Amino acid sequence: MVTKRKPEPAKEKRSDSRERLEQEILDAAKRLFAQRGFGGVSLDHIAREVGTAKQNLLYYFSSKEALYRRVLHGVLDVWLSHMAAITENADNPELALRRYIAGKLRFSREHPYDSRVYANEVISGAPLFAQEIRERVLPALQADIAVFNQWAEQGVCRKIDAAHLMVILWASTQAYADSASQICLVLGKPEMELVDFEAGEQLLVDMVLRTVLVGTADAEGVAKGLRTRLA
Amino acid sequence: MVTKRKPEPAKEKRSDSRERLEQEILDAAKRLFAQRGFGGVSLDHIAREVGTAKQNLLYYFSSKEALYRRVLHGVLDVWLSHMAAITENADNPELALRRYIAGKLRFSREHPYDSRVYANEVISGAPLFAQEIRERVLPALQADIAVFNQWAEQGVCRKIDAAHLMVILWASTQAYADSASQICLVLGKPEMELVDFEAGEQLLVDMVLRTVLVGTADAEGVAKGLRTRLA
DNA sequence: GTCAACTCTTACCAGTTGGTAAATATTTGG
DNA sequence: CCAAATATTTACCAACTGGTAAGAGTTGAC
Repeated sequence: MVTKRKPEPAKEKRSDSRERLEQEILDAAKRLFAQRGFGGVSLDHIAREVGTAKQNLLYYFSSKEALYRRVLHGVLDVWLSHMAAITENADNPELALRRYIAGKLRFSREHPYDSRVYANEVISGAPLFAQEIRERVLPALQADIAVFNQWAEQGVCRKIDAAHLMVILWASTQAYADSASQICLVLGKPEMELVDFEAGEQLLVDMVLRTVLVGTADAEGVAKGLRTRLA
Repeated sequence: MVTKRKPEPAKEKRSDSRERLEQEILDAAKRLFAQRGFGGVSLDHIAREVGTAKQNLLYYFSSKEALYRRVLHGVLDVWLSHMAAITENADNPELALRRYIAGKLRFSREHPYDSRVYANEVISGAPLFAQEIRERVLPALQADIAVFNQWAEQGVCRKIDAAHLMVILWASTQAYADSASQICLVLGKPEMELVDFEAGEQLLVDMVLRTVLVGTADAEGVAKGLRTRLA
């Protein structure tokens, strides 16, 4: 009769309904954490969103912090899956950069809540997630930076500060999710549309390629609009 | 004997001590709101930081929301004062952009908490401050965008999408405050230093000038490092 | 069916939340 | 010095916080 407090271990025979509700909780929690941050959301708030009782959340997740960690973990999963473009196309700088920027902007468009949860965590100094960022995000990032330096050595791209380029790339692409409310004000429309993401992508790609690609010929090629070869 | 609930109206004879404590409260509140967002901070928390009681905060500020609004208002004041560079140097695009980027990065370096409070508000959709952003930030921004379009018409700069350029500029410069914790991880140091801001500035200026300035001659000039003429 | 495991609800709990009311202490102007 | 204005503290409050304990309902395998 000792009620098991942690249902997670029984990984092999989870019922579908459990998985479904668990996912519903995670989704609702993600939306709310994205908007108000960890401290600004109560379990009761999340539970009502899902249509159950707060105590039931604590049956699925052992604590508020555990729930938040699961949300963050899922966010990182999705996010990292959009981040491989550079190392995957290490033989073609232009294609790699185009795909990278496109991928990150697609993430911002398709997963705005994920982006905001991550942004909230970073703004507050990543108190709960510095470890995981160090273990999962940093290696991916450093791999990208290594590719840049390799390009520079091979002479196929200019010797730019790859770390700061990544900062600018991240910040710009994330802004299309995190600062959506403000971008809407600037663009004078109630919601962003695909065309706005595309305009941002075009400009950002233009800026990056002009800066990174070596030689005037390439840079001018970019400027004159060889923008049709991207998959 | 009717105790006045709102002490603010008596603007002409506020004692110094009052003003000092009021400012201390605002500063502490700013730091905490920056880190944890509106919902993540309690009045008690702020009060303890200042060394007084929660009830005394409510003597100075009529409610938590009123305090938060005052903080946000102050943030906008400081921020807008760093944003005039483009319209002030409308006759010299390169100088204008250099100064603008330098100014925004200086703001990020000198006022990281202000930046984060603003970022938190924007991420959560600016529920309390959309109005003020519309009235104070937007005009400044649109003035900058107008200057860009004017440059393009005069042929002194390329016809870029000025609104999206501003998004990228904002996002990149703000990141040096808001995402400091992550940038530190990337750079492998516990805190950012002046030299890191300068490296970011150099790259961002490089990218923007390459993209915005018209003609190969100018762009190459930038690339070859005419970076010494900035005040 | 039945029995056990799983899911959900009811009933709590102590501590905290933003906020009010009133008494008290402190400063200030005359 | 005294009274009025200003500043701070003490004493509350109802609502809500994250979390626990235990019972009740539901399900699936045999």
